[in-house]
Amino acid sequence: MKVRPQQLQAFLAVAETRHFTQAAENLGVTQPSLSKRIGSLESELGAAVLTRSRGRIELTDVGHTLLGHARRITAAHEAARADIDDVLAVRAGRLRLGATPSLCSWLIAPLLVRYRETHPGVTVALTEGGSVQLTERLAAGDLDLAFTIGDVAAETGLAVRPLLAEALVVASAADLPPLTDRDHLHLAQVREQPFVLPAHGYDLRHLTIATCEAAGFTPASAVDGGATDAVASLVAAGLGIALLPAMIAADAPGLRAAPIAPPGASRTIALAARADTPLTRAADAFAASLEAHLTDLHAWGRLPEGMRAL
Amino acid sequence: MKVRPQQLQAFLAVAETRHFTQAAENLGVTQPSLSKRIGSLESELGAAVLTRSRGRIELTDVGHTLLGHARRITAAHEAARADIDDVLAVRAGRLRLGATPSLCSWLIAPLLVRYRETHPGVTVALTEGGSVQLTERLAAGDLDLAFTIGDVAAETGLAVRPLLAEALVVASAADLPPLTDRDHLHLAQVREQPFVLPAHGYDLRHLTIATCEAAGFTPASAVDGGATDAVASLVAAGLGIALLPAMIAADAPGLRAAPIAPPGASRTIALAARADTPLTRAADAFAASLEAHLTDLHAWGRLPEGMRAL
DNA sequence: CACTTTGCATGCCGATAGGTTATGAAGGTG
DNA sequence: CACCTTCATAACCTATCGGCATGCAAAGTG
Repeated sequence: MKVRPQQLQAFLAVAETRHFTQAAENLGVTQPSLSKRIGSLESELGAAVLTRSRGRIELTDVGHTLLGHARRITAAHEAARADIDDVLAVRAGRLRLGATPSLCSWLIAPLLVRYRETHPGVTVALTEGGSVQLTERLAAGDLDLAFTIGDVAAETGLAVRPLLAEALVVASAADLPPLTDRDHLHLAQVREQPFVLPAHGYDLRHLTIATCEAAGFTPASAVDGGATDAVASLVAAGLGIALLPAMIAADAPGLRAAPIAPPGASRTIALAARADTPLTRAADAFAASLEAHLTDLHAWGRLPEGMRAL
Repeated sequence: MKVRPQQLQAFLAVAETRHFTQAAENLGVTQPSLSKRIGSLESELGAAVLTRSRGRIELTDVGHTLLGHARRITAAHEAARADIDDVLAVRAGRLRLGATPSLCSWLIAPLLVRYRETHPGVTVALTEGGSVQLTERLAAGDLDLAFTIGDVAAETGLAVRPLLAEALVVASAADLPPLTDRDHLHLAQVREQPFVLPAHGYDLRHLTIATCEAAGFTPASAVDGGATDAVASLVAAGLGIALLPAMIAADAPGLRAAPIAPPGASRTIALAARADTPLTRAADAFAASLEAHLTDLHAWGRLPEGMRAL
């Protein structure tokens, strides 16, 4: 385990040309240098690999044995070089991305389209889950990047970059009378209304409670539990009202959305990564692609209703 | 093409243990040395392969890409080492042997049996042919060793080692009267007899003519041409007499063999190899085995009739 | 047959890589 | 807060490598 690539390279060059001087030229070194390379190779192997009978270079038995191995080894070196260069140029690699279900459709999908155009060699694995689960998997090293909701505790060793503030609206059933006749309402106006609360573990549950408490009351739960789209369905069925992200409320059928009076309420969409580990090239390129995408959206005024860049 | 095996070794050790100090111990070097190996590897690759966030060593994307290649390369190194060691110990290898047909049975066969017992890993390729053809193939590098008949011209760059002198006898048909009633005859006694001469290209033809001329006459040919066993058949049929090696005359049916009076005549069996190229280990071991075999034959008095060690 | 040419090996020197010891910085621990 | 662990860095030494000049042996040449 001391045979250097240059020694194998020298051996292969001589084995091919059967000529020291010529092989040295091909390698761009002087002939004595190449002689020494071969010499050191042979002393390390403990046997001659070439016969230098004047004017006739031949491989010894050991040389023949070495030849195939030397070819394989140098080929493996070159393959390694090529693969690494691909990774460095983000022509290859792996991106393990996490996102909450509510972000996958409108934000993630176009982002991935854009990303794959510029980096087609990267294989992308997308994991959906709640913010807590995502940050755990991030910290465990199962993910490279994750889109999270809310201000993730930075103490877990994560670097969190806020991206967007998405307005929360008060959702109610479309076939019931509006909660207000104004174009927005104060939360205090709905303090007596029964709420449909998302299940434990959903970011939106904590956000709803925290927002209401900031407005001076604790929301009464008509129904407690359910995923985000279940909450939307229950509200549409008239079982209660709920605070929902503007994008979700706009998409769900049978809902009426009432903006909250200034300063309003919002949830924060952020990009998280491990703080102690540098990003992979693929992840770094994705983050760059994301920045560019958001900048484009902002510049062209294409940010969805209720969305604000940070 | 500058990545040294030691660097890959260091990388693999750290990748396995996730621990510099421990990996350094496993490799039997100090920790700073291993750090420098990794450092130089990374600077040559142009990218980090490990993340050293205090107390947590991880592979980077480049590191993951390198890992498989590094394993393959080091495995290839070890395989090369093992193969070469096999060749050096003559546990593996190739032996390309040439011999004249007349030698294959009684000399070559037991030799190969003995050789394969001690060196079962060596693959032996046996080529039969005339001395001229064998020496040509030897000089061309198609053979490692060849058993030849007669004094092969040493000018062709061959090293020839005489092994045995095989007596020539005068062969005649068994159903004809003996050429002499003595237990041996002088060649001059058969100067008027018609000879069966082997074809051009056979060593025996030149040997016959030279031997007769040394006795003062040129043999008259009754039949001119044919392989050695054809000559034996023709002589047995009574078409003429011939000079034949003692071993062949003894084996062929229907022949009467008359020894030649002292100093007699003989052909030389020799072992030839290229002079400018060292023997392969397999060939060297075969030559040693041959010497031992001949020594044994001589010591035990088992040399065939008419055979004399040189 | 002397002379030149060819082709690889060798000796010497400067640069560099690799090793060891000692030391420093950073994070965890009693 | 002193101390330990762990990796990086510095200083130093040696081995090695590459280049230049040269040597030596064999083959070609006049």
